[in-house]
Amino acid sequence: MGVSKQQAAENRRTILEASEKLFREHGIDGIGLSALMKAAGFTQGGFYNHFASKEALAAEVVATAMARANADLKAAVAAPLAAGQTRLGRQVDYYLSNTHCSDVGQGCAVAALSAEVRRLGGEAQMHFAAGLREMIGTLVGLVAEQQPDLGAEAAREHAIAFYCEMVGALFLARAVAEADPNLAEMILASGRHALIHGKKEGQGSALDKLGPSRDCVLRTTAPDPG
Amino acid sequence: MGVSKQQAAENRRTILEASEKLFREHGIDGIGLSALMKAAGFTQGGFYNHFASKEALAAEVVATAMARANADLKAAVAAPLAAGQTRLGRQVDYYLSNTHCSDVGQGCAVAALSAEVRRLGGEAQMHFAAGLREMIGTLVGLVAEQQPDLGAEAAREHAIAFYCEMVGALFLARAVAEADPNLAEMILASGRHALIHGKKEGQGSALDKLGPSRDCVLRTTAPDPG
DNA sequence: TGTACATCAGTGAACGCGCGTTCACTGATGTAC
DNA sequence: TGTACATCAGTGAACGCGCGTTCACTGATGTAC
Repeated sequence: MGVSKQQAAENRRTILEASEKLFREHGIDGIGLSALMKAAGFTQGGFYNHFASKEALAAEVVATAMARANADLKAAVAAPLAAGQTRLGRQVDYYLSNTHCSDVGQGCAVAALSAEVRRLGGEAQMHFAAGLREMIGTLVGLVAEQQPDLGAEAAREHAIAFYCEMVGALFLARAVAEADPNLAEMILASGRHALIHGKKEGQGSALDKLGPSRDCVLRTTAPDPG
Repeated sequence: MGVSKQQAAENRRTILEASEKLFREHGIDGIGLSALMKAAGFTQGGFYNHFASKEALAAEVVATAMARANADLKAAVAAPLAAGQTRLGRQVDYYLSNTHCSDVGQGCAVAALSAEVRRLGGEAQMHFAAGLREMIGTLVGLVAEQQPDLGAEAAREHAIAFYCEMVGALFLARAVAEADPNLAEMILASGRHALIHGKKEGQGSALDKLGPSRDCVLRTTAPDPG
């Protein structure tokens, strides 16, 4: 229809954003190009003016999602702390919140895309791995800041374990959120409790002021199907 | 072709097993019924003699996979301990091993299927949630056995956090295993170290005898694409 | 126990459908003169 | 600055293909008598 270069670039960005959201929600195999283009406000045929293939789109989605995730994390880390907060504690509180759990379309790119990445091409996998390294690097900085007595290697291990715990809890909570919301909530609460109050004793009492995790009883049977 | 009832039941089991493996590897959307039946040694048309739909198959795959995972876990837990082992420590060692990391087709059903489950129907989701509850229950028992001073609620939280850490580490390691094996190895090692040597100080020194995690240096850039 | 027949797990072709991709075409943008 | 033309992001129909599912058919199994 005749469109300026600036408009075309903007449209491209629109397609990327719509694709990221739908890839997160439905999986990459779970959504078609026609639906992606429609969600972005275009017709199917125009796709190949912007991307060489669906796989190329997926790779670029992974790259931009990881880049933004890293930028967001750095911005969040830089924000001023409220009284009694630590940077890691605040991060846990956000990451293992119900809000974050129920919004796969936005939120952590690692949790949303790590399942997809394994089946994508090398380019996507490398963008993902590089993004994850960067994210871990930022967390290492936080751990080192909070526990200055730790050696570099120990800080790295702490940061990675910390992140795995968050991702794992979010992932499992999301997997059962629909069928068993009580279990989901219990997983989130256990993660918050373990990461904030728990294991890293050296972190001190400041984190304790974030409040106890909610009381959750482990039911031994699943809720009624109905 | 005329087949005994016993043979038919066996064939059904074969289809289930082949489907589980291929669902784990390619995702449920990533593999077609034709390929599933072929892998099981049959032609496409016979599928509907055994299952009402692909979704019904998926639900049954989730149910049987979780059931077996729980049976396997209980069997592993019951096995006699070698000198210096703890039950939880042995479990970590297996779970965060390179062997387990590189074999998505077998191994932990939770790590392999949790990403799929969110997009499946309610039946599959409930089987998954119930299976996960059972698994957590077993782990609560191990935690309580190892740290008898812990209250019931604290044991539950420890067990859940413990499991999330294992799943998260396995998941992320698998996501980067191909593009960045060093990072994958580092994630596994950090998980092993954190879960065995780390946070739960009360566990004592027996676990320390499982050996140090491998030395891994966090590279700040991704390896060369070539 | 033998015979006649119903059952039903298997085959393989076919169904409609949506997929990823290609294509001819449109017309405003952007450029050359 | 004005005119002529190339560019290229957009449209929408079409391509072949594999998907999930259906179907008519086969023939050994299992049952009724």
